[in-house]
Amino acid sequence: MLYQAPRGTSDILPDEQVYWYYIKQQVADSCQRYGYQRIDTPLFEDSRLFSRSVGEETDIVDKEMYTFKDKGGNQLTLRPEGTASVCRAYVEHGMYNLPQPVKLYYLAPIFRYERPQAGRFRQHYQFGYEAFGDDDSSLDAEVIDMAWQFFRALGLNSLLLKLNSIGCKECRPNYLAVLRDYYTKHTGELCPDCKARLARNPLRLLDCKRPSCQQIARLAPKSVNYLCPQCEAHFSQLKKHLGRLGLPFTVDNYLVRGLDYYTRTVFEIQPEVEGGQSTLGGGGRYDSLIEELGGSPTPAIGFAAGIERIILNLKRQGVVIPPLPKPKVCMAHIGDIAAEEAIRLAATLRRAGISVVATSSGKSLKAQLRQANTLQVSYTIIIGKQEVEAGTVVLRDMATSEQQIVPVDQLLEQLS
RNA sequence: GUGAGUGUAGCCUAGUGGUUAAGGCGCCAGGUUGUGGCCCUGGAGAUCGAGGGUUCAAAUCCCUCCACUCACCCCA
Repeated sequence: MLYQAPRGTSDILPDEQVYWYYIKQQVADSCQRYGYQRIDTPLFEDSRLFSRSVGEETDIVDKEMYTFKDKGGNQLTLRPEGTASVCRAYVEHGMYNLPQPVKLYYLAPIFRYERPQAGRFRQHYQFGYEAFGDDDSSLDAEVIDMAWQFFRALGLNSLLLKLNSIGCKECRPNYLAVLRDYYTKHTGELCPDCKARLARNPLRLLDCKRPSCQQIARLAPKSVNYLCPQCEAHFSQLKKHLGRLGLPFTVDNYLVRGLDYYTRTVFEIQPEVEGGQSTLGGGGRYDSLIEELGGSPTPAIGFAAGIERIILNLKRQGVVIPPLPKPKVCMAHIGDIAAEEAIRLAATLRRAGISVVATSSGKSLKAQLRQANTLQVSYTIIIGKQEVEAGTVVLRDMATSEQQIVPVDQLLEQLS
């Protein structure tokens, strides 16, 4: 094979498109229902936008970015996540002047240089949404509700909603200090990865999957016990809101997220069955990010879900997807004169809004009908010399095999 | 970046040292003179992932590379 799609990328072939169409439809419906407006941002941005927002010490920035220099010498990066670009757009276009909260959503490809495996690719698609300018816990609840209802509408069941609060820039440093103290006492028992985490990103010590480390994590100080009064109130209100909405959340004290910008609320939605790359979507609050990117202080919260993982779960759960519409008519013809007429007739029908596939010329009628059959059209129009001379067509109903002779000028009304 | 497994037509699979690499699905054609699905018959389609080595002889054994899959890391 001379060329193949680059590692970790793939073609979305026609047979797969039914899933994409279905999900895009649900995305649009869901966003419409909750008042989110679409935004599309560039595929690449100034590299610093990502390193500053996502965090210099995160894996995404440290080793997963597709970064390149363009001919003008600008350091650019293919977007490794969605939120930073939307925040940049919010600041750049002065959206703080709009009535708040501003609610935006996107569906876009994401690029990360990683080793591919089940549910993980170098190019994948994320659907995400962000709400700016409101720090009330009721907005957190609404954002989480929207995520949950989105998956339900897709037909996915047996999902888990995990929730945690990791504090704000006031109270988190205290917590991190306590956490570091605790782990420093257990350094000897930690796995090599966790030793590195202790220095770089202590929050992530909490979700190490090794049993020995989980045992240490179980007794570790929990972020929810070190929240400042404001964060504490925000979190308890949020839990009340979610209860009222009937969302089956569980507080997971070990839930932390890989991006540095999160504050207070973090949440994740996962399938019940544990397995490799299982998280379907996640999000949280990022109340300091807009300010860090040069905007005026603006609280915000967002969520993102991976489309490929949604498809994986739709398949695993055997969710039935409504089929894409098939062409209505197949245009079959016999002989040279009829072939010319077929082109004209097909064009006429299409201009009237009817979908028509033409069969390839020079094939037997049998072959043309076989083609019509595989295309699953509703009708096949058959014309030969006789029909052209009489100004009629043979209209065959493919489901019943019934045929009738229809004058050309009555064909449109027969078909509509 | 680390570890393990796998690469045979578009897809799924048989073949583990010995003639022209086998079967199923799909595709194409024929079985009607102008009629699809089922059935029957035939056909096209494979430098056996790539390169090198061992051997009289390699899809089969060895090495290197590449890709895919799975797991770790991390994340959607």
